[in-house]
Amino acid sequence: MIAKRLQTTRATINDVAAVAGVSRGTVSRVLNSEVYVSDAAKKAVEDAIEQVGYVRNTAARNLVTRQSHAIGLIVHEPHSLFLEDPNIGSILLGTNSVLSDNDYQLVSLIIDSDRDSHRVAEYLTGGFVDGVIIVSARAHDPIARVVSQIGIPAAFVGHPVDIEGIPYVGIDNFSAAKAITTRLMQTGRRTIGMIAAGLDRDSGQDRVAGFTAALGEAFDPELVVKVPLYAHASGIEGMRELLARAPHVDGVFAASDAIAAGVLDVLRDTGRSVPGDVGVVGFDDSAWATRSQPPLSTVHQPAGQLGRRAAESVLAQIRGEAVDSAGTFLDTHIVWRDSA
Amino acid sequence: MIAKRLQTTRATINDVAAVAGVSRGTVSRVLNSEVYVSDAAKKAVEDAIEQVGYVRNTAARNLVTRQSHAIGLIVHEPHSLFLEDPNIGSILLGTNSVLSDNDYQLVSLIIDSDRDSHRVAEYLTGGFVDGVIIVSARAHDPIARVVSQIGIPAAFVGHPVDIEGIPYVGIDNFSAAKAITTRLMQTGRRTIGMIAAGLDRDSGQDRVAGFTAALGEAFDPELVVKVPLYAHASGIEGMRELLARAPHVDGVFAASDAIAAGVLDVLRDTGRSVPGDVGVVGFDDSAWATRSQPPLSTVHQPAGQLGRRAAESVLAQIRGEAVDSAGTFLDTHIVWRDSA
DNA sequence: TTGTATGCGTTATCAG
DNA sequence: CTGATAACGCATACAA
Repeated sequence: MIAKRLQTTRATINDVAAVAGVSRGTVSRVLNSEVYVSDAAKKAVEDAIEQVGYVRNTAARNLVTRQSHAIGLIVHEPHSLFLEDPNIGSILLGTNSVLSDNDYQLVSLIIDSDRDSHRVAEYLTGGFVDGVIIVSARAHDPIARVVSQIGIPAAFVGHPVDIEGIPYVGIDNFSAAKAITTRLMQTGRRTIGMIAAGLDRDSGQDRVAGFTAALGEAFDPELVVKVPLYAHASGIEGMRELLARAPHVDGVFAASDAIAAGVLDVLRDTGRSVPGDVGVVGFDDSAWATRSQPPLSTVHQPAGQLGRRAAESVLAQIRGEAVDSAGTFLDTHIVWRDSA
Repeated sequence: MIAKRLQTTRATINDVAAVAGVSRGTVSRVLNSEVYVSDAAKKAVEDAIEQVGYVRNTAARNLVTRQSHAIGLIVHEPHSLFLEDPNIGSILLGTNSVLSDNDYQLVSLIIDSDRDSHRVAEYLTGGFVDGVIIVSARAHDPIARVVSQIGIPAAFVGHPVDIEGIPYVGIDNFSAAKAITTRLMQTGRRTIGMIAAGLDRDSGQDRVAGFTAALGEAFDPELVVKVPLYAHASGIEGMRELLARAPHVDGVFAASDAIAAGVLDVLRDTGRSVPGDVGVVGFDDSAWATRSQPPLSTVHQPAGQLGRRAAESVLAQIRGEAVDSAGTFLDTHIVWRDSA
């Protein structure tokens, strides 16, 4: 079965006006349910709309109203990570829920290449969105630059270290990392290492800083292994390296649950028991944490709330309200399970 | 630090024209790098663009060119599932990659409520997108209806049972389910049950049908437990029910890896060994499959390819090419691991 | 209460 | 090669 689907030219306000026997102005008025329109005219227009199958061209409308009632959410993740990151879905849903309540359309834009980056930049300047939320931007992120330049209402979830003036909502990675590391120390571990990731954004850097602060005197830079991604594979790779550097390690703080899961795998393969020989803690409280054997002790992160707050900030800016450009932090808490 | 971010009114072609001392037409021509424009004029315009900080308003351009160079991807999943479904991310990335290559912007629209549904419908008719890809549509999906009505170029990934005339790309769920069930039977299992899900879409129904066909004479409807979602929690719930109905079951086909993971948990909790006492197989070959203990034997599904093909179909329709509205199926293959 | 005229920012079609 | 001028589809002051 072959079918050539052809774009039927759609009916316009003019068509409706003609059929209803009124002017375009009147049609427009009933469309926007304004006050001064007679019942007769209203009826006629509604019938005509039905008859010609009219649907308003919102793009045209936006051109004159100068707003699109749409907000972009930009996800800028390395390819593979996008699939693994447990927070993105929650952020997306949280954002969508507040935008939906306010009758704004969320459009997610994903950046997976330089080409994408340019196209998205053009999209943002094109008037398609009234505001933008940026997730997991990295240092020197070109999109963040563009957003900053064109002055469109925006908010970061997390934030790049080098952009000022755009509000952000995030968690206090430093304190959370410090807290869970301290907790790990309290279980009596002597030699604690860290698999650090995402050093090109604030989250990654702050977690290392928190870890360092918690250890204090006991801190040994040799024991922090740096890997590029918050991913399972990176956890395997990182833990192998850590073991090579310090075979007698008895505690590990992984920068994410996915990494921690990789750590667990290496530990099992090398015949070490968890939490018997080594205590392991993660970060995120994602599905990785509950699915691991043993389940991970980790930091719970309110991803959905992060998305909601970012959306609220953008909406407030659109309404012309003043917002705190210094950013807000949401609370995290430790979830203690069996891995440490 | 308080900052009131204000929308600076952006420069238009008129501004550029004024500064460059040429007409709007000429500016437009250099913008679209057309042939007939003198070097002098070109230089003047480029300088002016730089000077006034002009960026083209694509929305206005679309109004006249009647195309947006954007394609919508609609994800219609129940809230929780959205976070767990391993295929969505891959489909997204696959779609984005071909659209990106063709200079189209992918905008993802998520539907999480009736309100979303209406808003998205309006968005589609608003001229913001030239085409649309719909993932995981269900029977009687209102969005699918709207898409069908307005005749916008579209493609389904998977497809609802009740919509005709829109091309789709999917996998042969029936054959795949039949194949892996047969394979499971060949391991010597006698009493094989199934945890079925997603019965409101073709994938769910076809997997049950394949299972049924493989069993033939041995099929017992009592051993098919129906759950609503392709989710981990549904797997737990479903397996408990199956065990209640048939404690002596020695083989299980789970409609998804997430479900299979739940099945594994219940089996472990009830003291049954896998694959010793019970053989378990899943579907998807997602992260669940490799992370489970033991790793799952499952059906590999080319999610990324699904997205790519759907995008190609929509692009072809936009170019006015004829497309096969009957749909195309991509190959799946069995990945045999340790769970059966 | 309704119609008319004008403009939103571009592109496209003309003459010139 | 370039400059007017007319759309694109809609909203909106203003007039009636």
